[in-house]
Amino acid sequence: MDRRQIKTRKSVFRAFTELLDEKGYSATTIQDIIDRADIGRSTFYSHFETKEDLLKAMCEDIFNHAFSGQHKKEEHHDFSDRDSLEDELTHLLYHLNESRSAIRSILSSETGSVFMSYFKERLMEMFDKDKMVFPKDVPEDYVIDQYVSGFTETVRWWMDHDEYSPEQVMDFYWKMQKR
Amino acid sequence: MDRRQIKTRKSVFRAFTELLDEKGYSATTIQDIIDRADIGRSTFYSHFETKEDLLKAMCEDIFNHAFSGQHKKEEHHDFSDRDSLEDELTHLLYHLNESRSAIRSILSSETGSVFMSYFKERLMEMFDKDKMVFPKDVPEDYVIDQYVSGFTETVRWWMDHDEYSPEQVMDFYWKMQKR
DNA sequence: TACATCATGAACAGCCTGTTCCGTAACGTA
DNA sequence: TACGTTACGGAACAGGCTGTTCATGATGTA
Repeated sequence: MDRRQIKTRKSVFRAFTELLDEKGYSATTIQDIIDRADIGRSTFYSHFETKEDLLKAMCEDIFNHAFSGQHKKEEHHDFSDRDSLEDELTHLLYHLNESRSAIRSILSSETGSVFMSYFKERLMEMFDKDKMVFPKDVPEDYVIDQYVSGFTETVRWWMDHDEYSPEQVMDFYWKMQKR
Repeated sequence: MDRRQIKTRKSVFRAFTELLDEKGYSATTIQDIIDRADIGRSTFYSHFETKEDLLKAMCEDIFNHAFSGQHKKEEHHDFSDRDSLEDELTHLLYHLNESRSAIRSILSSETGSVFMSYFKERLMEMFDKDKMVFPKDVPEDYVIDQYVSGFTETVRWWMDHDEYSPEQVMDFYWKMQKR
């Protein structure tokens, strides 16, 4: 990829993150972003179609990083499945921790649901029916949804509690699920 | 309250709900709402300051209805606390069921997090530490957050699954929490 | 170096916003 | 019913943001 494109993209992401912190999503205009990133008007539109498109791009950037090196669930269908899920989630927390400031900015504004829905989508692939405890007479998709949203809300909570390590947070989540 | 104001307010809410379904939040302009509700421009601005203000007003409308007749938690500190919480939540589900279409519209667009945060705020008051099971060595506010967001996500899931009654959904939630 | 790609900035039409003003209509009350 | 009050309607306005186009200059790559 062209260095110029990378440079532009980075400065836009940085400007957008800052503005999300300062003014929130809806109050931030594309004009603001252009001014803050110090780029030409047409440059912005050659990279992103809309403000929401920019938001999605940032989310994908974060997730592509966080979920990098993720095992496909088909690759390890053995008795250690449950442990491997815990390991994978802990690994995921480490990556998310590196994008903490960007994630916090997104979650604090009205755009939290956008981030969350992408997050849930990606997580769904990791949560396998075989690995989880299923209460009787409860719809499967509901149970999965509870496990997944339980984890996403854990991350949301964590973003406001810097004092805990990935291992600690994973421990909290696991204890809460196994109670 | 003046009948004219009620009439205006209702037609705005109806128009806004429809437009949320059709175009989503960000794509819906105040101009759209004015046209759809068939009211004067100045009339809209005499009722609401911004589009977000309108959204908040609709959320409060829903919650004021759903949480009406709610017992204060101070009023029943006896051994039946846990049962009464279950009853109150079931009662809440009945009320929410009556606003199902409006809630669905709000949740389906980018505004879901606004609704959810108000919802969680209200729910917090109902979840008392004394009533819940707390795993050892896990922060209390995290546990409360998990219980509350578990319930809000249950409602979100329910909005896409019309086939279940409030009692059934409450049963699902309870089984999931007590597993 | 030569070519392809990208960034720039001005300029434009179009739309939305938020406010003001005033005439008209509906309301609640005596 | 008559009256004062309140809300509505609709036009008009300035200002800002959007999304696109185009010619020019700068940068990266082979």
